[in-house]
Amino acid sequence: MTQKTDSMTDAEIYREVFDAIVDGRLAPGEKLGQDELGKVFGVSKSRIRPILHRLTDQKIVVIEPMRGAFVARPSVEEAREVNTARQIIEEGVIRRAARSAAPKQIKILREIVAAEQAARNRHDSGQAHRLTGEFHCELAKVTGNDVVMEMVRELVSRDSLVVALYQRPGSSACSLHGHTQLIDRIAEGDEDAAAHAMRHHLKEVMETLDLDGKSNKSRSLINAFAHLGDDR
Amino acid sequence: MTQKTDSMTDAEIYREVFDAIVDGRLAPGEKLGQDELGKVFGVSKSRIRPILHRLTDQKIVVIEPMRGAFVARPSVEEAREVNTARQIIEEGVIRRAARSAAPKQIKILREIVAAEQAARNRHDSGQAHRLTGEFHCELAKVTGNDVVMEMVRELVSRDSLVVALYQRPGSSACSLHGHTQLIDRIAEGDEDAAAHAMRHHLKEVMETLDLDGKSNKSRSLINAFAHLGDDR
DNA sequence: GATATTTATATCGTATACGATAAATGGCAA
DNA sequence: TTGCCATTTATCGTATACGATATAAATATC
Repeated sequence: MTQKTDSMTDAEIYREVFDAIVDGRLAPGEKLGQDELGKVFGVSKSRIRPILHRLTDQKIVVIEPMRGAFVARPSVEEAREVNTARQIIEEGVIRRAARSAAPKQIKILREIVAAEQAARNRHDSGQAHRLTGEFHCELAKVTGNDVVMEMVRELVSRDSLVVALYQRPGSSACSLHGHTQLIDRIAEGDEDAAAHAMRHHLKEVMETLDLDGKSNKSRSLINAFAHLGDDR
Repeated sequence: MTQKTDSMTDAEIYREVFDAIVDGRLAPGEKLGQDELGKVFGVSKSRIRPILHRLTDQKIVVIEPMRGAFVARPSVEEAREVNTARQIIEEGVIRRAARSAAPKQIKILREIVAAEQAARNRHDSGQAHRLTGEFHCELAKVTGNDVVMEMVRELVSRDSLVVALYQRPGSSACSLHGHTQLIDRIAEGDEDAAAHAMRHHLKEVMETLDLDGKSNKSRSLINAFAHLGDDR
């Protein structure tokens, strides 16, 4: 939990909102009122504004002029575009990883998959989803390049909105089998096979989605940030 | 530089500042005062601020707390990191391009190289540099994916700061030969060869830079007073 | 009774104001 | 002269204030 006495830094507030969106505690389409968020974090809206703009640049928030900010609701076309972008970028990533993977890094990847498995076994879909994203980020980390990692993180965060909007109930976005396959190909050092597996994996994710129906549920801001403390 | 008849829109102001930096009209390290920029564009600094923040997120501007905003001066490490990131991302890009290149798109690429050649023949280094960046963006455009194109654009813009800081006088960043080679490999549809050519090309660019000379600060000083003589 | 129009309210976007902090200036001592 | 400290100045970051616009409500009209 966080203290309420001293106001949080911009980076902390950003992180809170970002996580709330990516973790699904703020549903797509939900309104992000400046005054309301300001009250939640105990700051003025002048501090909230630039944070919303930053999230807008990352495409996980949209600002409609004179109407306000909302959690983005990526269209079907956008969902496809982000997925294609991931295919392109993460192909480069996994090829590099397959060339330069250290045993220690592979171990970390396997641990994440194990944690994913565990989370799914206890039906903690929230945590499972988070770890799924983290797997791909960690894969980018194998390249040792922070710039690339940030780009993958951005794509993954956008994808989490896609999943929130279009995932069929009961199905999981990333198959664990797919992840272990990726690791195996990397461990073998077969970059072509790894690249192929990655493209296949990402396409598979797309196929698990329901790009026609829509499920929209609204939740309150207070619930999303309940962990911060009650008195405000 | 530009007229300020009836206040410009935020996007226009952003574009002006962005282009000024990428085109080298604003040198790395130059101060970007809020009030000053506000006067230039005829708006209040409250409109300038978010633009500066956006440029900061793109890493072509740095904001030092309570000191102000400056055009970024990427370190040698950062220069290497951006270059590596380009190798990773643009490998994915060119592989995709090699798989799906349409003749019309290849024609566009060749036209850009021709324009590059022309600009260099008339010693318009500014335009030549701009077209060099545009070539890589257009290459990303071949994938038909705007998300990827934006990412490449961001990397290219950061690289232009690196070039401004570390390029050896008289040498050009991207060899025209390298670009034509990339196009040829794409036209042949040989994705492995294309990927190899891209990595080679980007590494070559790095080698034309003077990275292990002095630190950036003294470097610029030496350049500034080069006419005084070497010993002092 | 339903639709159109007017009024009211809430929220956004921008400008302005003000306290806080760093650079610049000037004076003083060595 | 050179180095150091106090004061001044300038600029930043945040809060507040205010006009503008969209949504909601209420009234009028058909």
